[in-house]
Amino acid sequence: MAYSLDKIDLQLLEILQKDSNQTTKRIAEQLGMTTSPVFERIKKLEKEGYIKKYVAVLDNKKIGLKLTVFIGIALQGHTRSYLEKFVKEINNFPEIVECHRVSGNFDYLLKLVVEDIEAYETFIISKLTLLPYLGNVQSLITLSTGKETNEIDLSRI
Amino acid sequence: MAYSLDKIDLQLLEILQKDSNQTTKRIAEQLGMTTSPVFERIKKLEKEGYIKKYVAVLDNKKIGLKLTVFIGIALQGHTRSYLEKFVKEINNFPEIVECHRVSGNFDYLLKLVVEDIEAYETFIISKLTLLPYLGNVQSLITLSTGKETNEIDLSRI
DNA sequence: ATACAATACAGATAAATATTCTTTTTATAT
DNA sequence: ATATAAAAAGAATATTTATCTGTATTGTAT
Repeated sequence: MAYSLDKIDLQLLEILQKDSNQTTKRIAEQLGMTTSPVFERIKKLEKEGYIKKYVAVLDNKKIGLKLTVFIGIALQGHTRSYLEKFVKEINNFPEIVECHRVSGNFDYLLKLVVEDIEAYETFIISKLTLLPYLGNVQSLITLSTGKETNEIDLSRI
Repeated sequence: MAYSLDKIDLQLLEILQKDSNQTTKRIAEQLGMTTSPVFERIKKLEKEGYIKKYVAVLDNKKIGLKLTVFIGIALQGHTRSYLEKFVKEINNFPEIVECHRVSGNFDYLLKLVVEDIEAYETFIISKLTLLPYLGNVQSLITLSTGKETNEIDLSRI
């Protein structure tokens, strides 16, 4: 049977989502426990795949990537082989950080992170519009971002 | 003058973006260096704010949050105080992981992570539609996700 | 209710790692 | 070429991780 998460596991995940570079001791203190069971739980969560990986979160703006753009795309054809090809092509573009197949007024929603408006235009002209069967394409240029996180609220689980 | 990143810093950021739970020794090996300069560079990148934090990336689906939805929202009024209030309200909803002010056919683009279609509907009915001055609202329900990462390609910097 | 088994916990310890300090090398400007 | 500054290497120390052992708790069957 599948391993299921208890309250402590969820608390632990919340803690690690916010900051994964804490010592087991400090995490244990927050949970009111000692290190060994906490350590074992973390290892279990990693092994079972609840924790996929640990990563550094960078400041994109500081690095020079100042612009986030969302692009809704409707395709004119919907054959399976074409959809697969489309996703494959899209995934090779380094500007694209997300690519979702969606239902609604578009077929795909892309999220792009680029230097600036110029880099965005270059992407559109020299990459996106070269793809065949493009239908309606609509960009939403981010002006400011109120919230942007991977952190999932687990209190509702 | 502002600290600027050299090739080694960028390589280091790429490595830490992919996996931050490596020993300094292993990272140093990948860079062909010894641990101490690598350690110092990491501390510098943290201190200067290029690295914002370290986090655990969870498997949302496994945890029970199976649905991602994007919602484009146009408002009917655009007074400053109202926009501020709108963002504030939105940020309090735990379902919302991203909230961007955008230009284009909408004023805001939200990204939601919820259990399922039912939880999505509950959000719309009992949270979103209670906000005043809502105009056009359009949801894009994710069917499948081809790519979803924070990892920024730094080779182009 | 009681005994038994299974699981989780606390505390202690050895091994590994992070961190600091000193010395050496490399790069740069005069 | 030489002096200076910056970065890297090497070595020593402080922390932390990971493991082990014994104890407590929880669940289950009688």
